[in-house]
Amino acid sequence: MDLSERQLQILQAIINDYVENAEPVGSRSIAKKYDLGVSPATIRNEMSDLEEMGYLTHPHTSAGRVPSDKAYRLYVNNLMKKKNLSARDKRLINERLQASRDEFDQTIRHAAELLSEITHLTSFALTPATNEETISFIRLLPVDERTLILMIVGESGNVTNTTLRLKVPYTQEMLDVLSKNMTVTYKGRTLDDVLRSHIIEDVGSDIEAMSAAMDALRGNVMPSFIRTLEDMLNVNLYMEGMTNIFNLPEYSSIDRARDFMQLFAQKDWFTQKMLQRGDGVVVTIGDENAKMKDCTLITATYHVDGKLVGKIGVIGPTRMKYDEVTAIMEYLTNNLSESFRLTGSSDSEQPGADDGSHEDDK
Amino acid sequence: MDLSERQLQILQAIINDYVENAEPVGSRSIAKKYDLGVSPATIRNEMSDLEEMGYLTHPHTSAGRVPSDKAYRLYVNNLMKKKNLSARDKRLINERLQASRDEFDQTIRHAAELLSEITHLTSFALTPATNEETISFIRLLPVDERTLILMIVGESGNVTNTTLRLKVPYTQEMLDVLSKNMTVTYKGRTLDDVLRSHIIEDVGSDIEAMSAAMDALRGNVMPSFIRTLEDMLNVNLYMEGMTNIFNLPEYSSIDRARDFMQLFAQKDWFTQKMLQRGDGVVVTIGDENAKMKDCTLITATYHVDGKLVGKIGVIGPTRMKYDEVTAIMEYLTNNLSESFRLTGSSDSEQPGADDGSHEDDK
DNA sequence: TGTTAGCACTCACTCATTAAGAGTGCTAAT
DNA sequence: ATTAGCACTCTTAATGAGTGAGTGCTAACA
Repeated sequence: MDLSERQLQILQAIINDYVENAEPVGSRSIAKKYDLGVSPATIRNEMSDLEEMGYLTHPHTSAGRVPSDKAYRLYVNNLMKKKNLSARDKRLINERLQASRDEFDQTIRHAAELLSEITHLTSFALTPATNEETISFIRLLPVDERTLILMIVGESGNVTNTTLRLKVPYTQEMLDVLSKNMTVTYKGRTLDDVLRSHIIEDVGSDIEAMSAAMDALRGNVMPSFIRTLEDMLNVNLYMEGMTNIFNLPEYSSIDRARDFMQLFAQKDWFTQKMLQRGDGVVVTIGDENAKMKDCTLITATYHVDGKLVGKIGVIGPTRMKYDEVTAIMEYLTNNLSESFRLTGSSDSEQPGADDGSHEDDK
Repeated sequence: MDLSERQLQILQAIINDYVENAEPVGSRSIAKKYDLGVSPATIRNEMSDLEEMGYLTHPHTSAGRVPSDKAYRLYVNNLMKKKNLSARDKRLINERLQASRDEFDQTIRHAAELLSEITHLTSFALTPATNEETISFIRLLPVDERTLILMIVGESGNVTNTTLRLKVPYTQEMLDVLSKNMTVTYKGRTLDDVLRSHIIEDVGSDIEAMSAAMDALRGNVMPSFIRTLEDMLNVNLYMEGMTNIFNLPEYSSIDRARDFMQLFAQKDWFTQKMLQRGDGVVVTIGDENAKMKDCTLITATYHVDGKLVGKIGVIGPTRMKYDEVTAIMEYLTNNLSESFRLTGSSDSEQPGADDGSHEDDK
């Protein structure tokens, strides 16, 4: 049961209006603002049909219509036109993202900040999942007689370290041997793989001719090694612009605001949810989000070295400017991926720097 | 103009009652609940005097009295009795804090989490300020032909690193020389000191006989070195239990809640404010906090290796259980400091493990 | 002189009533 | 098929009475 051209126009108009004003929209105001060449009465009839089909709802009998999740879904899939970023937003992204390109977590956090600033919504960013990261080398560095630093370096420049205090003394030579030994054993394997295999069999026992002292050192180091690997797998979540939602009428009731805020108190749960989402720009609307029933979630992925994948996203009410937000996120993630192509390089060309070609500043 | 014994009793009673119920307290209910041996009329007279002296306020003529900031101040300074932690809270702290003692930031964050859980308020924790941290050694590690890792290690086991990509190739030997050279130059100096001196004079130019290649390498590394030092100085702020305030009647209006939340959106500002506060348990009430006029802020300090100083704190309405919260924070920070005496050791005795001696579980 | 009982008065809060306004849904005319 | 007209519904804001908690004052009391 397809929608007629006119019905689509009306639906589009209602969505536009509602996204703008956050108030149920009536037939008369549609007729006035959008020049559809029909009277309010006709529009009323169409609206009634649209409601029957589930695209609109009625807060109460004598109120205007409000788009349903289904309507937004239709809009996003079929009606929405690709929007060009305003020159201002492009400039903002280009400038602000460039500034902090060498510190990884910093950059991600900045990106989230920027995103919430531009969209006026709550945003978040996840550092890349490193399951697939492979180990490059392992190093043990002396600090004092009993303290040393364990350092694990991944192929993509990821570095994690722990300071550990031993119960047994060690020599520089012992550290060198163990470092080399561990590097030989684990080099080229993914973190996931190493962790899994370590649980099953006590890897590394293939090393022959180990002195008692070395054995003791090894016994001291291995638990830390495992813990550090686990630490390396951890993904960081940054949230920005939470208070933005206080400006939106849908969160003017304290209960709604509380519910919203509490979603993010469970950072771990939220992180898991986000990691499960698909690649590219993904939009889930209202009911499509198990919890968060009256939110829309838009996520997008960025790449590091074309391999590791991180996520960035915004959360807001289902009433949002889908065209703008998706456009921003696409641009932003492209930009991020480009920045992370060569970690730490600082003189590559800025991607998508086609400023001034199209312009539609608000 | 001192307060009479009876006035103090009445003030104390009003504070107790108000802290409990968050509602203006009237003369009659005081007379009934607290056995002061005087009639409501007498209490009314005293209350009137207390109001004149600025210890109480009137929301409106026909309402009960509410303690003023001045009253809370008096209470904290003179009236409040040291409270013993409930056995339950002690156990909670001992157990939960022990679990994650080797990862620094983790532990701090856990402590904040715990604090907000026990107090039902919003809490935060700052990692230690490292201005006074001294450099132990600097290491440069090769990753591939053009990529290397710069690692700075502080005396207290603090480690920070960056991955940097060079424009010039290098050899292992060059790295060794430069590492050693930098270590010799900076070892034993504080981060602050190094950063300051580096701005004034280009340190390290005293090194003679440097080849052109070494010079280039050095030129590539130094900016990262400075940036990494700055990074090392950065203090991390963790906030927990923000949504707890939604359960408090003082934040039942959306505006109050918004204002509260927005305080923490400016993380940098907040961090600065907190760093400026004194050592030990510090309580600032209402107006004493420039912004945050109707909050009370309680902070306490913990130590790392008896030297570096970090902060932990709670924020809530001026109406709070000062005795309990300060007791908890004292216990918690002692515990933390003890945990951090030997970073990374995992078999020291648990401090303050005198469970069961006093008990007043709620 | 300090304490207390009594009482008038104030003010917030609740609840019901009313009126206004926006918008629908139906019907009949075009 | 479209539209004008109109009754009907429901929300929202404003008004006002009634209620109750609590004060402040005064006069009596020990």
